[in-house]
Amino acid sequence: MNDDQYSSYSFLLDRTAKRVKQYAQQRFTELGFNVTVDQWIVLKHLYEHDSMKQNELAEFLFKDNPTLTRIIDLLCDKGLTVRNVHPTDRRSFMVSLTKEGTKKVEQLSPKIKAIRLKAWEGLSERDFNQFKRILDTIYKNLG
Amino acid sequence: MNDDQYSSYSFLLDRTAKRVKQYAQQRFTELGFNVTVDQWIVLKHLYEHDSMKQNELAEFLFKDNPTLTRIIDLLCDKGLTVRNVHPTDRRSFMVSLTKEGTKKVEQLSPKIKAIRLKAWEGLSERDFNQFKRILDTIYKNLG
DNA sequence: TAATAACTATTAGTATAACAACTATTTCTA
DNA sequence: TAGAAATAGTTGTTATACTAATAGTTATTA
Repeated sequence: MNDDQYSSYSFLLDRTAKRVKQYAQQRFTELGFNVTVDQWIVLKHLYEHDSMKQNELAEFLFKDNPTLTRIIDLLCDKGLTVRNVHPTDRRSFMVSLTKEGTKKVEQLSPKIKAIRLKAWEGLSERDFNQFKRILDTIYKNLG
Repeated sequence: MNDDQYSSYSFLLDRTAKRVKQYAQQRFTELGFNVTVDQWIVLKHLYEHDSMKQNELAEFLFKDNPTLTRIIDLLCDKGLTVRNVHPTDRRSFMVSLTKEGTKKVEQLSPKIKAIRLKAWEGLSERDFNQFKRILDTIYKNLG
C-alpha cells in the first residue's frame, strides 16, 4: 500500500459516511419525523432493549456520556423518553421510552428501513462481507 | 440484501469513520500540531492548489460555506492563512497560505502521512479497490 | 437601464463530537 | 471502617454540520 493512496481511503470513508447521514436526515426532515438521525438511533435501541442505563446506552452506541446526556435531554423534552431512578444505584438513571416514544418507533421503523436500504442498491451479500472485513480491520488497527 | 443487515452497514461505516477521525485528532493533539483534522485538510488543499475561492474550496472538501468560513476564520487567527480580495469579483475572497502556513504543511505532511497509514495495516491493494468500489456505489446511490 | 434574480460570504441558531472538570455516589482497600 | 479510588451523570468549552436569514455584489432580463 503506497502512501498516496491513503488519502483516498480516508477521503472516501469520510465523504460516504457524511452522505449516508445527510441523506437520512434529509428524508427524516422532509417526511416530518421530527427526530434527528442520532435521536432515532437512541430511540431504536431503547425499543429493542427496553430500559437501559445511560452508561450502557452510550457504550452501545459509541457515543460518550456528555453527548448522550444531551440527546436524552432532547428526547425527554419531546416526551419520547423518561429518566427513572435506578433501583440500586442512585448515581444512575434507567432511560426508557414513553408510550409516545414507543408509538413513534413503531410508526417510523418501516419507513426508515426503506430509507436506509436505498444506499445499498446494487451491492451483494459478498460485498457486505468484504466491506465489513475491511472496516473492522481499520477499526481494530486504531483501537 | 435483507433488511436487517443494513443496520450493520450503516453502523460499521459510521463507527469506523468516527474512529479514523478521532485517532488522527488524538495524535495531532498529542504531538502538538495545534490544528484540527479539518483545519489540516484545508491547509493541505491550499498547499496543493495555491490560492482558491472559499467557494471552490468548500465544494472541493465537501463542506458548506458557513463551516468553511469558520475554519478559515480560525486558520487566519492562527496566522496560517489569509483572505485576499478577488481581482474581479468583490464578493469573493481568495484564500491562501501565509509563509507560516506553508511551513506548517511542509513540517507536518510526513508525520500525518504516517499517522494515516496506521489504519490500513494488513490491508492490500485489492482491498482498496473493493473498498473504493463499495463506498463509491453507496455515495452515488444517495447522490 | 431599471428591476429582478443569482451569487458570495457571513451571522445566528440548533445538534452532535470530543475533551476536561465537577458533583454525587459507590466500591475498593489498607 | 475511614480514606482513597472508581463510577454515573452533568456542565462547560471548542469545533464541525446544517439550515435559514442577511448584506453586498454581480448577472440577467424585460
